[in-house]
Amino acid sequence: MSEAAGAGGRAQGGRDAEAVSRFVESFAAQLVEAGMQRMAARVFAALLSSDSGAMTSAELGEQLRISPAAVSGAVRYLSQQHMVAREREPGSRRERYRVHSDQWYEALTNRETVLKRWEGALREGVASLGADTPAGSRMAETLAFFEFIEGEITAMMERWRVHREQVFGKGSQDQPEPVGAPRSATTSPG
Amino acid sequence: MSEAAGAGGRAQGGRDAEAVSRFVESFAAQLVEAGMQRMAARVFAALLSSDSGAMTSAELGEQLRISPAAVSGAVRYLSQQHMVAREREPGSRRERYRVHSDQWYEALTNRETVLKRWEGALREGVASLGADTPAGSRMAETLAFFEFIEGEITAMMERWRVHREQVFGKGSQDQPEPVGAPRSATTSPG
DNA sequence: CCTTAACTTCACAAGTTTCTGAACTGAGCG
DNA sequence: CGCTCAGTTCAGAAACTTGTGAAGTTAAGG
Repeated sequence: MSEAAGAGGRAQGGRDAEAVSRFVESFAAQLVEAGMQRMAARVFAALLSSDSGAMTSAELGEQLRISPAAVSGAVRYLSQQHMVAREREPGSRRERYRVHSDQWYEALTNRETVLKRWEGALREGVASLGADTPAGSRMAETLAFFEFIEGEITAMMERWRVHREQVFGKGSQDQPEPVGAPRSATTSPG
Repeated sequence: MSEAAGAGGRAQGGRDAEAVSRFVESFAAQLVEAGMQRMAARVFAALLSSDSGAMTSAELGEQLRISPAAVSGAVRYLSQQHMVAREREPGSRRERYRVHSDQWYEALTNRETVLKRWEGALREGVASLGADTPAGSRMAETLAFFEFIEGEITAMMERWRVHREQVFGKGSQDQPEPVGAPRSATTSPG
């Protein structure tokens, strides 16, 4: 095991398939625990651990050993959540799913949608129980908390962008993968 | 609806049971959507909407129409998450479950635990794929993002405490319910 | 010391979610 | 103009989660 934790993996594409799989499954498991659908979590983790940051449906299905239907469902969920973008390669029927590094940070913190709904429910609660009641005032405070958080998140993301640029020194570009370069061992066109 | 949105409920305890129930169910529904267990969400919402901020197992079971077993499970979950505190009234076998206003804000943002686990998984990923690979560097950036967020959350909660004190003008005390006052219509001791 | 009552735990049943196979739709290519 | 292949949708089977009933455990009170 002197290679790189690889007991034989390292396809010619340059990566240890076994190590990738280990990461994918363990990271996906954490995401699942946090409430994400299992297949969506696995697909997302796979994309995150791919060198180019993008994979086709077929590649995903093959790597994760799941049916095209499962890929389809997972991808639909992820793009609804704005965690992946779909691209169509011109001149090919295949579609690629990509993690836009930037985009998905935002998506992750855009649990704002969730916050908004909580706020709505709380507002109703305050209104119907009366702001003068102890329970009403507690809920009003909770509501204020969420409103506060919401504003904070926006500012926080702004600070992150600055911080990232300082540390990683990059703007909003992804890995600009050289088009046409063999990316995977299974590049078998036709 | 000149009272307080009360269309007839208002038990002698002072609250409109119907309005409370409406809030409990709708707020719980939002929490469930965000990933919380159904019963835990309902119990938490019930506590949040109670005037004293505390209820016994029996009260919870009665209001929510669920079995003692369900209450037990929900309460176990909530106290593991530090979202409620358990108190034992001296001289009674009954236990009370309370939302410490302060405490549960912290708990909610202490998804830090979750963050920590994500970070762990990412660190392994970076290590096994190699920080020099494109995928490794993407994961390293993601890791940095989480670490950044973690620090931010701490600071944010600090600002919230200040903000709350300014707006609501209170420290860390809860509703200091007068002990012995009739809290509910169903105060039937014995 | 024994009784009683509150809470917990366990096994089972019900309900829900979820993944697969198969048929369908639509776009590129001959 | 039609063929072919990539992706989607739908229905059903399987697996998992979750709430209930009943027995068990601990602690208050006579």
